[in-house]
Amino acid sequence: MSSDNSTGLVELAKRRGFFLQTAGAYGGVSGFYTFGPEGAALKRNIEDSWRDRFAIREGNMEVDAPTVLPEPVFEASGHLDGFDDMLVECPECGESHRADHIVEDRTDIEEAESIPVTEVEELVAEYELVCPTCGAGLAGQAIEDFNLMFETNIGPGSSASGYLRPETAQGIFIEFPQLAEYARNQLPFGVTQIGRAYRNEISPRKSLLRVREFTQAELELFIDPEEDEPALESVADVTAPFYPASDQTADDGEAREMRIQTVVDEGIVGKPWIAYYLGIAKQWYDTIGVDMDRFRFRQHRSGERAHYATDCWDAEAEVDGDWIELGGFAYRSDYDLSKHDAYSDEEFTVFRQYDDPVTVEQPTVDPDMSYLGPAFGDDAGAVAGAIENLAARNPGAFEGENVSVAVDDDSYTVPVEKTGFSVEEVTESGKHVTPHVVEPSLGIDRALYTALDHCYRDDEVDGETRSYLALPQTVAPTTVGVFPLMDRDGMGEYARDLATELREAGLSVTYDDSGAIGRRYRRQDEVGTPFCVTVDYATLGEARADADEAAGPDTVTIRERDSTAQTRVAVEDLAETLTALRDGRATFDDV
RNA sequence: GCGCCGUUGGUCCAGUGGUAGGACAUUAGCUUCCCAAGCUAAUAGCCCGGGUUCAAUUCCCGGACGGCGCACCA
Repeated sequence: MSSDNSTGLVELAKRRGFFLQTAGAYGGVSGFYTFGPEGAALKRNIEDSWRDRFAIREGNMEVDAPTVLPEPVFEASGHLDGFDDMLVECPECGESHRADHIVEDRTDIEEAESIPVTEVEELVAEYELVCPTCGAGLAGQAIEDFNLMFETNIGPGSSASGYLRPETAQGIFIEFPQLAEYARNQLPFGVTQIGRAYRNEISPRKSLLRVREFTQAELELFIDPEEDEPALESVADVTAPFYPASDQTADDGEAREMRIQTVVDEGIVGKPWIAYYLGIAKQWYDTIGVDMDRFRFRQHRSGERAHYATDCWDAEAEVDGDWIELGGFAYRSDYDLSKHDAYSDEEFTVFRQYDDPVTVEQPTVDPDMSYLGPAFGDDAGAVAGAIENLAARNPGAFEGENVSVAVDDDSYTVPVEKTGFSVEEVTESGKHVTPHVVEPSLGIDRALYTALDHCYRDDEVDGETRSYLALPQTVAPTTVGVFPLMDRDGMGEYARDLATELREAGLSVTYDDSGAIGRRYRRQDEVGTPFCVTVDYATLGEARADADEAAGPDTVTIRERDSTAQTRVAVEDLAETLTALRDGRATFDDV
């Protein structure tokens, strides 16, 4: 049924230059696609549209980080462990299973994911674990360690390992200290990036929807969780279908159309910042051609959330009868910045000044090491540390003559006068804050594919079927087709000059003088060109018996793609008219 | 990765143990004054490797790629 549509779309994509499988001349390679001329233009327009909405209009800044990053970055981010799958294949039935999951299910061991492969193999043998599908013993089966990241070496030799980034986000997080400086250490601020990311998928499928190299558009918004609130008013009345986790487990659960303000007020979306960007994203997907009747926001159920996310919503679209993920909206809290703060040499915080400095009493100690050393020998350093901790934790303990601290299993008693304990008044002008991260992360390729799928139409014109792409004029690869009615009597020259003129006015124009006019219209319909301009005899000022009354010299027809309706405009107004149509400042009916 | 099925001009298909045919598209010409018309001609193909055979696009084995199912999707 709907797979016919996807077959037709893939065929159209290849035939008309939207996208094709990479390296077909060499047998092809799974999971990689090359965008052809139409596809590259469409993709660029979608990216520009995203940039305009999520970066420029929101006042966020855009960066461009490398696709290769050194190994320590991914140790900190958790991708080296978390992105690792341990696959074990059953010798009897051939099914593959996650070995770490089997271990977790059948033993008391948790987080088997972080156990080295060789040890997991030993555990499988030790507990005599069996295949969940057929019950055959798995002992002795090799466990394949599969990391979804592409590994590479940086520089000669293999001294420095690097990985192709599995998401663009880390490229932003690791530069946070400098980016915060650019933002003058003022929260909130947002950093966007559009770029390629790579995942060595086990099984790429479904054309552009699951690939090994793809383009992400991400925004990392850094906020003070205690202070910053989104300007919800601007999207409060936007409505979208919401599909909360609780409804997904119900038998008759389905998405419900609700206002952004409502989902915030009722706590359906827990974080107002997430709700704010859901509202913006909904509007944006609409403008690039995603059908809002086949669109929803679905909340992740607790089991499917990523390692960093505390609340996560996906934008989903229905394509070929399946709901696919278009993007994720995650509240990442301070997970990423805290990790990089801990793993790197830099501080990943901003200093927030109080309106009025506060004075606090702060207990301090200055242990007398000339006493502790002789008294406790090798343990003296640990004892000093314990005293310091105690002072911070429980200053009251220093009120007597002696304090006792525990180091390992031993207890040590120290005279208070040797600890250098005192309570000082300290004036704090502010505090270091680790910002929380709000992350709208969108897949450009999936958005593009969905827009194509949702805009692919068939209808009938004068008894002939035609197929066309009802792409919004802002993202269509080409805005205007310019044709001479026939390439004779000077119409070709006039039309070519007109095409040049329109290009100079900043429009994306294609010129075509081959074959019959109807064929040329259909060609442009198929690649989604919203407007076609035709130069005819009336344009040249030649009176014709059947000329329509509006026709005059230096006028041309403009034909609209979806309705195939035509109207006549003066050539001198043409560039402005078309620009207005493209930018949505005018509709075809206004012309 | 596993299982089933498949792979023939740019696209969609037919077909054969003796290297292939159609439709659409493309190009050139004729025709045509607004929606894939017609006529003429041209361009262009058996996924890759090995085996069997006098001969393989066809049969067998392996691979690549694709579709579906399973698994996976941080």
